[in-house]
Amino acid sequence: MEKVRVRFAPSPTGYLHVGGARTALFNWLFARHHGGTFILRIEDTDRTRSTEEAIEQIIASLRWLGLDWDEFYRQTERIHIHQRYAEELLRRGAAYEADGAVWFRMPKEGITVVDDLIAGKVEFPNRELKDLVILRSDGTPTYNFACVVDDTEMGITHVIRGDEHLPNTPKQLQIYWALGLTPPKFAHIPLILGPDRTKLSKRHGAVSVLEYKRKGILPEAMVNFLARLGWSHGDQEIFSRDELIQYFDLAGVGQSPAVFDEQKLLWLNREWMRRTPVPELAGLVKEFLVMEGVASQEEVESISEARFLRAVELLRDRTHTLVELAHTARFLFPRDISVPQDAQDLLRPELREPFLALAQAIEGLSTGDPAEMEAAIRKVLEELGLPLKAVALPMRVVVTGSRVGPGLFEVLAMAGPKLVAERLRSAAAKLQ
RNA sequence: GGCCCCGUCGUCUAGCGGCCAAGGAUUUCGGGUUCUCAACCCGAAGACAGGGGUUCAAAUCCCCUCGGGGCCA
Repeated sequence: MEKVRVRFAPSPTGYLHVGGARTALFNWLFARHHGGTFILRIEDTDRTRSTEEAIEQIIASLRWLGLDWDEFYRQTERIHIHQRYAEELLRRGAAYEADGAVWFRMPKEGITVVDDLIAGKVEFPNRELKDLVILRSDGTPTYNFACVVDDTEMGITHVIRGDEHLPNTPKQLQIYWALGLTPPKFAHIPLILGPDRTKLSKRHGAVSVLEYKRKGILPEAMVNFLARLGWSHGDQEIFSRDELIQYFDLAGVGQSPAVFDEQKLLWLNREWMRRTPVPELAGLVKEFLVMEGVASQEEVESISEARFLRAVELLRDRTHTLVELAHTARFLFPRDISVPQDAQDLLRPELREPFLALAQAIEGLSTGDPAEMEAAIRKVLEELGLPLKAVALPMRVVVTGSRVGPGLFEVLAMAGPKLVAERLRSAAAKLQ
């Protein structure tokens, strides 16, 4: 096969949404799989709707997803090239001028066949094709025309884009042919739908890629999820970036639209949180702790690294996003811990004495070691003649503010002897 | 309205004429385990839109209907 060259060509009219991100991903994977070139082309000829801010957002989104490009273009910088091609069409008699604009003449009969790599051969009756403005009266090119010119000039071999462009394809083919050019191969990928089965859009909730970043989704999870929307490789669900590059091909892309299911994204995100090296994950959690206002920058910086790593390692199994993880780590910091409604019944008056005894024993501990914590607690319980079960959940609740979490001794060790003793005393004081 | 695309469990999908009385994942619900939750293990529920063909044989091929969607107006 000739050297693959593909492009992602967003219009900078807003944030990058997940549908666009998946198109970018498929192009990128195709390029990387075949050792080809991935081009980012900003289609900003519609100057009234394009903004610099949107361009920055798109770039930030692609960077976050880890989709790097080999070449970068802006359509507005290429207008003289579009105009040159329009002149060529005029010269060939394939276009004409009217009302100050340049029009492309479409055939009125016959059919145009699009031989699509995914949809197969699709026939369009030419009577449906209407003459097309290719240059507006102000000299700027229109979408279908600029697209053909740029794809040609950039040597694009495969146009991989959303299904909504399929009806544009016969028009573009006519332009290629009128110019005496060989068109690239086309691959139209099925759309991503919202839960109501219409094209995914803002009214379906979070659709911006950066919004998912803010929600604490890992780029690995997002990439994995997006890849599986419309593409599959047997029964495999979890794919690393390298595996995707290795396995991705157009043959694995399906023809039917896919509903964006956030629940599966969350499941994948937890899977990827578990697969991410703890130190790396911990670094991200620290950012979210501050962003979410769970702890201050100073508190985050001063926490014991070993204890924090251990906390992240254990806490990550119980949450689906970095935001959730950050919130469940709240008890690691010197903050008031309130007992949730569903745990009030655990705090019985007879716990007062045991709590005080435990506080005293734990207070004397030097480190945050789970085994040491366990030994101290069991000793006290033995003296009091109480089973662990009698105090386990209540202790957990007053120390962490939740009845769920990792092993009790682990959790207490994470909080450290000082905070545990303080919280036990404070709870005991309220038990009358 | 015209043209085009799509139609397997709620959702993502495997399946490309026989290996399918349809497999995996997720979700939901049970059970085991645990101080609790999660994880893990076991189990349950859950789909070939409908109707005609073609064929010895169809989820897989063809046609129609129905449903959904996209583009253009």
